[in-house]
Amino acid sequence: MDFLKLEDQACFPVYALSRVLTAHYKPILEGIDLTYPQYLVMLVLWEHQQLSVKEIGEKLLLDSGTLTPLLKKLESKKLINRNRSNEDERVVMINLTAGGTALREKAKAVPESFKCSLGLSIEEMVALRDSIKIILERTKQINK
Amino acid sequence: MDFLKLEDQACFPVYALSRVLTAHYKPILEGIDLTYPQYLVMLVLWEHQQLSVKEIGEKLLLDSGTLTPLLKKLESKKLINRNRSNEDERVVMINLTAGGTALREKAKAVPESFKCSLGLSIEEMVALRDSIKIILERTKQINK
DNA sequence: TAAAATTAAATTGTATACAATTTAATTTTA
DNA sequence: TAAAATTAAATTGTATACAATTTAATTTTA
Repeated sequence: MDFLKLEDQACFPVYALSRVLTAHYKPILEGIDLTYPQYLVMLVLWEHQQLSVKEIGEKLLLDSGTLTPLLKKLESKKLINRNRSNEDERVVMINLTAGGTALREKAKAVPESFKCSLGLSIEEMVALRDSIKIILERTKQINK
Repeated sequence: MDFLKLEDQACFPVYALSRVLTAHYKPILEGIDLTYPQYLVMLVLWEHQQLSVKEIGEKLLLDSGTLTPLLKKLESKKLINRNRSNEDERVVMINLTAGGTALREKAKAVPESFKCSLGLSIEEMVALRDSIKIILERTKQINK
């Protein structure tokens, strides 16, 4: 096998699929005025209410260089608040505003719309998700 | 299942894995002074010698907004030439320079280095690649 | 065949990503 | 406990991505 052929690359399909999936999210997320990375931040906040920038970064594998401007954007949309922690002034805590919490109701339709847009069955998506998650966990470990 | 949990998202693991894999490529590709998207362009050119911007875009699922600056960068590194086609002046043909062709020899070590960096077996990588490629083909179709 | 439509790149503007550095705060250690 | 090391965000700079628009060339159609 010639590993310098695009056809045989393992990384390219992942890279391309990531962009294809994000493109499928785009028109759906426009309905709630979020980009895909912004949606991911909202997802983890809907789950946890309050998280530091670092904790969000750990969950999404993003650093402050990416998150700081993104969080400022969510703040300007009045979906979150950013406050320095009193216990540790280095830490910036992110909280949902009432509007941010309320957005969850609208967002509930997103996964179903996404599924329809993609045209994959639930079973296929779950299979994809689980196989990728195994690889992701493995490669995250190695990276440390 | 609550599809608004990060844990249950299908797209996030793909998005995260794509970035993890690209991060693994980074130190390896620095040895030949290429970014990952630049490496992909070189891969398709090593396979095809000459392609239009549009053809490269079709293979990599990238548009001219992404490719034009990237190709200008590869041109400034003297790896490729960009020339308007004589038959159709709208088309810009991309050719490898001697240096671009020669780089392939150095790049031959990249896939093996990548495999080692990742710590996955060939079998695991092939399985990942093939399962993702199936999904990618399906979702590309739907998008049209 | 001339106007309309289409096509290929390039450009413009916005939004990530991320390495490297900086800043300020906190923790560790000699 | 004061200096050194570490940590969390923010900042700076570079490199994608991609939608929307523009420009120039080509093709289609009335």
